[in-house]
Amino acid sequence: MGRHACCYKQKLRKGLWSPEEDEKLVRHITKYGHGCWSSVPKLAGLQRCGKSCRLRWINYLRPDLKRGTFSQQEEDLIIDLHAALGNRWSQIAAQLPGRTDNEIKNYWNSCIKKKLRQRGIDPSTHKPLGETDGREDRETTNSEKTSGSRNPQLLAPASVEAEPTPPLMGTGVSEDPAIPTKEFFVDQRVSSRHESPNSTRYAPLQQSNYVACCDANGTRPIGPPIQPTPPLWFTHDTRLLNADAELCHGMLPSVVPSISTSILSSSAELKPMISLPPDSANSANSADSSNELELQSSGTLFDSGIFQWLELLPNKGQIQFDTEPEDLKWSEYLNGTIASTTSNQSQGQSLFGVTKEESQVSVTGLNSWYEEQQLHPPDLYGKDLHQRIPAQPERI
DNA sequence: AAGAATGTCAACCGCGACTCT
DNA sequence: TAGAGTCGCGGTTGACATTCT
Repeated sequence: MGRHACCYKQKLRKGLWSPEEDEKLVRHITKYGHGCWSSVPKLAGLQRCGKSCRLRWINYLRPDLKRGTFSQQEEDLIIDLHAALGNRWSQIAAQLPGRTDNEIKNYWNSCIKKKLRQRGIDPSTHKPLGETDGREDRETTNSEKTSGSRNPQLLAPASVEAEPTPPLMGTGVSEDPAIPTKEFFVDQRVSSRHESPNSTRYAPLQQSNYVACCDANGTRPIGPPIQPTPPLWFTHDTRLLNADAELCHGMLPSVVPSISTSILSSSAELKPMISLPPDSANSANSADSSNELELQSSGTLFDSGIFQWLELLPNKGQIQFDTEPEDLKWSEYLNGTIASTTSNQSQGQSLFGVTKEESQVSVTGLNSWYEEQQLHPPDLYGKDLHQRIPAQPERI
């Protein structure tokens, strides 16, 4: 247990990843997909265990990751979801496209908990601190372990306790149309809590850009209308997502939960950065897609040839630098972190002495990886998402 | 300017669940 | 059915960055 079995068999590297390792991993996955993670390091020529490769890919290298500061909408959503789900970070992350469970967990522990306490709210119970009898620091003991319990029955919020407890599908989309979805519970909880005088800035999820895509039957879209032809989005520091193209057409089934569209498209931080090439976005509905796929990258890496997305891309000539290449930062490139030059965040690793100056680059293509996604849908979000796919209602 | 304190986040660890033989 | 291999999750750690004194 614990350390992956393969880690014992050979001397494997640990710790931070070098650009070379990242390059190898990205190249391999982009070209072949990850397949069996345990075989990835061998095939990719890495002295890492498969587990480490998986983690690196999921948390850092995936081109669809959104990095950078969380928007207010995202923060609200995390709080709402945490109130309903507890420390089930993977399920919370499933509602925040482009965010990883690790990222959300870190953000929760470093920021949100503090904010909630400052507002007099126990981050573990989401109740006023007075009611929790000063137990706010014990969230990893009873309350949080309970709320984060894998027993779905413990997750049912008080406001719906009288209801029969349905299986809480990780996807939030019940396979049984008659069974209320997780969103249903979340919304119920939030709505009811919204009436509490002690609640702080809690709004119904719909108001916080959380759009439950289905009604209680899981069949009919509800919530604000969704843009018919939404742009592909990256945040200021990120990578793409065409929220709807992928959501509705299965372009990136493993990375875009069904609920996410409104968050992406409404976030003030978001700006269009990318659009998929028509051959990678399912042609079924990509009429409005341009042929450009914008990614951002680090000129440092480009210059050094360490990490060349370009080689994966059909139209290399469309790379655009907003700043001088030497100002680019490799980790930002790897992150996809963007990079608006006005961004004041200092995200990303500052390893290997690379400058922190941020910039952005747009790239066209990245077909290989996406095609691979279609051929071999990965498990980035695990079983839950696979369960979700067929259950996704047709939208738009 | 320097050291301490605090914050952030990538990565690891340990475990349970799942799959395959 | 049991056991091995693998995957995925949540908790935790530690390095690095930033802020404070």
